[in-house]
Amino acid sequence: MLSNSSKYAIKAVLYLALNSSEEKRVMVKNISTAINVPQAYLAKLLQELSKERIISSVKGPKGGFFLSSLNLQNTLMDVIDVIDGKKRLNSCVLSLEKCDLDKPCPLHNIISPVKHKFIYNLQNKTIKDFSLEIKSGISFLPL
Amino acid sequence: MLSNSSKYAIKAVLYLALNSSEEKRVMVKNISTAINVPQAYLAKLLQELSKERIISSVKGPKGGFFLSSLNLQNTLMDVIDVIDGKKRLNSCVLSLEKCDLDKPCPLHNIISPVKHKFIYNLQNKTIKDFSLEIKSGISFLPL
DNA sequence: GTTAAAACATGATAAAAATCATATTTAAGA
DNA sequence: TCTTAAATATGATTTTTATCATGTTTTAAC
Ligand code: FES
Ligand code: FES
Repeated sequence: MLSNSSKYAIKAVLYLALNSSEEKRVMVKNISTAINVPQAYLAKLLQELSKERIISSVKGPKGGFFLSSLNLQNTLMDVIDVIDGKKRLNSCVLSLEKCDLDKPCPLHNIISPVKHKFIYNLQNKTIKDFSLEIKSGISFLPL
Repeated sequence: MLSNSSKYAIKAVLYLALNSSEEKRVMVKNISTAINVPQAYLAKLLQELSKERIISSVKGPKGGFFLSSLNLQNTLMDVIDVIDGKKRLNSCVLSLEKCDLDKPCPLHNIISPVKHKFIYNLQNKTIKDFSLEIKSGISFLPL
């Protein structure tokens, strides 16, 4: 469903949503210990996200990563798209060429409606939305 | 979500549900070309399923694999359990230790209800049920 | 300007998953 | 009984994914 990389990226982005701002940048080292993922690996992921403008960064001393208010309007699907590409989440559970209503695979009917709901939320809830849920205690950012 | 191996196994089992019987055994070679998966790889998977009595087999000439009427009462979850183990499908989308209602990860609320419905069907619809759907044209066995 | 702290870029290694290969056992049929 | 066709068992190889390592660039502070 989601690659390990995407999971890491999502955790990191949500961590930034809660703990960073234009003025308060946070560096990989701190993110990686906070969300418990290998630093060098995470660095690579964050760089990809930064290049695609999903997150923001500044180099040098006092530098680090952060989410601009614009970044907060992105969705987790944007994150996933950058890390995993578009096809992974949209492909058929049985890896058919195309998940197609005209010729659904045997599992299509029990997964498709359900999966669309998931995808819908991923591309309609903003990162800000998720961070608000965490702040209000509806969900929790994993250690 | 599902490993490649599970996908292959599911396709093979459903193929057997439609095309085999106690008297009409079918050999890996034929299954593998029909569902388009590497023969040697599939052989290994079928042997695991056979050992766990999810499918039936007889050795030697005129031998092959088939589904007994008892086998038809199994569910696809039984297949998945053998190939992927129990934990894979039940684990948290963000790979938390435990997918836990008390401390749900940020994605829990958008994936959990959805996933449970999927799992429910996997463990309550029999292989026979799926084969009937395919026979009646509701779904299609992938090439 | 020099230094140092950070991201950035690139490539090497390790681990896991998928795939392939080959020898052994079983049973049908001549 | 002998041959042959099938599953079974086991291990090797390849590919993908995850992880680690190291050098380069940018920028703040002195
Ligand atoms: S065709 Fe397989 S999930 Fe839609
Ligand atoms: S806690 Fe992550 S999916 Fe339930």
